[in-house]
Amino acid sequence: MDLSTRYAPSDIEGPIYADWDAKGAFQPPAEGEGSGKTFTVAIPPPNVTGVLHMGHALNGTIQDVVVRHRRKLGFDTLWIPGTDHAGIATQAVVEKMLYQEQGQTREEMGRDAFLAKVWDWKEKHGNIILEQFRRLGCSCDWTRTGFTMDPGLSHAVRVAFVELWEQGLIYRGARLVNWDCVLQTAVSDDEIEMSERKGKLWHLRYPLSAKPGEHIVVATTRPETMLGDTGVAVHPEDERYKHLLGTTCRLPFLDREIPIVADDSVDPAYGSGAVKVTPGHDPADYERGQRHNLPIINILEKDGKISENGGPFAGLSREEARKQIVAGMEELELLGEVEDISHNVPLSDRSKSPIEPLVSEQWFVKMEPLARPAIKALEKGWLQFRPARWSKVYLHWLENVQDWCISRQLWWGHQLPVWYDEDEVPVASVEDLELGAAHPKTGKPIVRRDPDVLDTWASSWLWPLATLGWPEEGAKDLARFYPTQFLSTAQEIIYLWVARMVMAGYAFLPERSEAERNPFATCYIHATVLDGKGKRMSKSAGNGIDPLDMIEKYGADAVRLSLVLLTKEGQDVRLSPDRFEQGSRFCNKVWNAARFVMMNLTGERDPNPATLEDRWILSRLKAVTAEVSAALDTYRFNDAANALYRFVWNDFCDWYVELAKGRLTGDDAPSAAAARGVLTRVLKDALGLLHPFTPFLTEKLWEMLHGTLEEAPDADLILAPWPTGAGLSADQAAEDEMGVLQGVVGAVRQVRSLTMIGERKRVPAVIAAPRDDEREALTRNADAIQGLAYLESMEFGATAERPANSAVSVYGGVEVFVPLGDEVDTGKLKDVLENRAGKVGAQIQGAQKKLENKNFVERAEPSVVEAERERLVELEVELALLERNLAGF
RNA sequence: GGGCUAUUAACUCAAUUGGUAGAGUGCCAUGUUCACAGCGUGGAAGUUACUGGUUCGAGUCCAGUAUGGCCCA
Repeated sequence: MDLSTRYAPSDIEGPIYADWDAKGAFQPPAEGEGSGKTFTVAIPPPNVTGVLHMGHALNGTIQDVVVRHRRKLGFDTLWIPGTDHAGIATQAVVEKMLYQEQGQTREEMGRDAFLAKVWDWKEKHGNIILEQFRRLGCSCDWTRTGFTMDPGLSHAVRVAFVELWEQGLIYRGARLVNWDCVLQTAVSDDEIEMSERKGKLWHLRYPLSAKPGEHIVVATTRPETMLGDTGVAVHPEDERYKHLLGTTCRLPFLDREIPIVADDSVDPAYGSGAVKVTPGHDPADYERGQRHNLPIINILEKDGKISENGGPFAGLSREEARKQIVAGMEELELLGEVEDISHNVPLSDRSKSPIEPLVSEQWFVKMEPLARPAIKALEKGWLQFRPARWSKVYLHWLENVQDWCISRQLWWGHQLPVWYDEDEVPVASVEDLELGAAHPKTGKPIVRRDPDVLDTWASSWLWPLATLGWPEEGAKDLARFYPTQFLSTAQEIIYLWVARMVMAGYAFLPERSEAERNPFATCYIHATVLDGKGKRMSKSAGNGIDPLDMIEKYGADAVRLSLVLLTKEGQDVRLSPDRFEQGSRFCNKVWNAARFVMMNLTGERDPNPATLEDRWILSRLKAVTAEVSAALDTYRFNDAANALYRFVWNDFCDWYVELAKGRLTGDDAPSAAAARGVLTRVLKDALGLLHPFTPFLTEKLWEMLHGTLEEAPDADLILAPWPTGAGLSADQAAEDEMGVLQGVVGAVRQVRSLTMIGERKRVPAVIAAPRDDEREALTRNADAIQGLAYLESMEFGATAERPANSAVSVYGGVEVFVPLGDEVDTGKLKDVLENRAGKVGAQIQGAQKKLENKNFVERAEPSVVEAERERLVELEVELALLERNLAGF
């Protein structure tokens, strides 16, 4: 067998993945050919502009673990991949590129030419992130790869829009929207991040109309918006201003007379207690303006420059206008105090530029009717969050849901299927309406189509529906694979995406039962990946770890396993690059354990256990199989991975393989055959259990193992049935007996290490084991113990005289003596035994105190009291042995 | 301002309904013909953030305090 002693993932991952893909292993069986039980997962489609970050890697791993497990369990398993066209992000990337490369803006190019460029860019760069998911080993059905601007999805978007339109849930309104002056589009509340900035609070003095020379002072962080002021508001109970209510003041520069009104929302303690009201450019002022019938004046152009409503400041940028206004006010002696403050500035997620609230004409969806069934789905348990606490976040949003602004002033996206006649009467249509054609309602000619596009989420909320064929009549995939079972995603898109998908399920599948409309049974919110200092990983902060670098260095399996081992359900994880060592080392350990097995398979194999360790490891295998299965069934990935890690490393490698070595090379042929049989069984099952976590490594070893066995496997491991533990039995007696063996071996090793006898010197041992079962265990396993402990001889009895010049270790009630020469230093051993005696003594005190407490004895469960009594006896025996032997040093 | 979450060994994290606080990394010592030095063996290391409460018994439940992180307004 020619096998490297090191696992080299980079050599094998590519070919194995290509092989799976070529064999169609990622696709569910055709209808009628599988088990009929489906398991479906729809990937959260990453942006086409995206590159894989650690959050993706974690989420991809989680989904792939689930999908591979369910596939091996025999479900007709489908994982739908795809990407999101990501309107704003993608348009911004391409615009920037075109401007840098050709010096052209999109306006100069025109809409059609620009969109052609975006499509070019998408074809060229849009699959990078999906390629990266392949590198990670994700077993998506690539034949069903979706894109939110595919013809099918585009059609679905139109049908959904028209459906809502006909239900009267879509309306147009002049509303204050969050305007991104750089990208020149409205963005939703959910696409804004607040950023703490240093700024100033300017106090401005507005002259009172009726009292020349007197002023009312307002405080603002955005003096340039004064050009749009249509009022001043004070708190109704504020004594300073009561006498001014109902009067007016004059707005400097524009000489506009504006009323002073009373409004509860004003905080008398902030600034001067009087606030300027700019209904056109501030959400709170918009509300105030509504309450007091103040006019709305828009002073900004779409690009953020001051409009003609700004009088002398028209045409200036926001920043320049601010400077000139402050300077002008100072000149007029109307500038008061200027305070330095820090305040929260709303920034656009995409362009990072300050958001300007402004009034504009937008399309909205009424959300309240859509939210109701989404709330019910959770309350009925059709939808469950993991961890469950996210339910609250979901519910809170839905119960306070705001109407959804769905229009965006972009070019890249789904253009609104809305046309207008010459009277500007709009109509929505699934089919394109020709210009000049008759408006279906008014009969007048259609003169234009709405130029806006839909919010990106207006397509991704249909993702699980449309990727399965909705709204096509009789869509087979939809019937077979919807609803899906599992959605894994990040907490920040519970509102943006998760809640809306549930709404869409209820809005667009009226023919189904309520439970069958809900798009996914479980919504798993995965951990947030933080850097080593507890900060969120992000590109802008530059603290990210590139998963591709880690895959390059350690292999995809190591990255996957490390991530799963590190992330407890929903608990954020701090990650540093060296964390991937753990997965990497484990993969190497598995590789070498498998190598060992394969190098020793020549000869008969007997699947039946012949020895204690055979029965023990098979019993452990049964237990770990059950544990891993139960954990994966309930999405406890970390528990499953940890159980496997311990089983493979601590049970199989450290004990079973070590014990098997002697038998494989010994002359007891039946024992050797049993060892080979058990090694094979354990390795096969372990590979199956590990496969969801480390698919490449296990598939490769599966193939190599069958090569060595000269057996053709029934299936590649990816499709081979999940290990069930069939034919294995739990064997408590074997586990107990193995405990004695491990304890005695450990005691000898301790003596050896602490007295510096050396690892390679055979020593005699004398053992006092008072209990019958312990002596029986020693009798039956003398060879094994002598082998592992490297003994030259072993004597034992119920009692034993401590040999002269011997070191001793105590395992429970068992004393293990190792006679030494005079020259050996027992100082360290003595320290360790004293340390141990101290700890045992403390535990005895604790136990005694407990048992002397009447309340404990009377009120605690009898079994608990009994266990405590037994424990005390054992501890006392151990302490007595320790003390007796310490006295002999 | 409201909500969620966390605080356990030097570091990163576990601990299934309340019942003996564990692992990986790192550290110290030691060992390489016999799967793996990416390894083995042994060892050291914790007042479970703090203050109270409930309980026979609290890392775990309750209240409060402190400090971080996230979300919402």
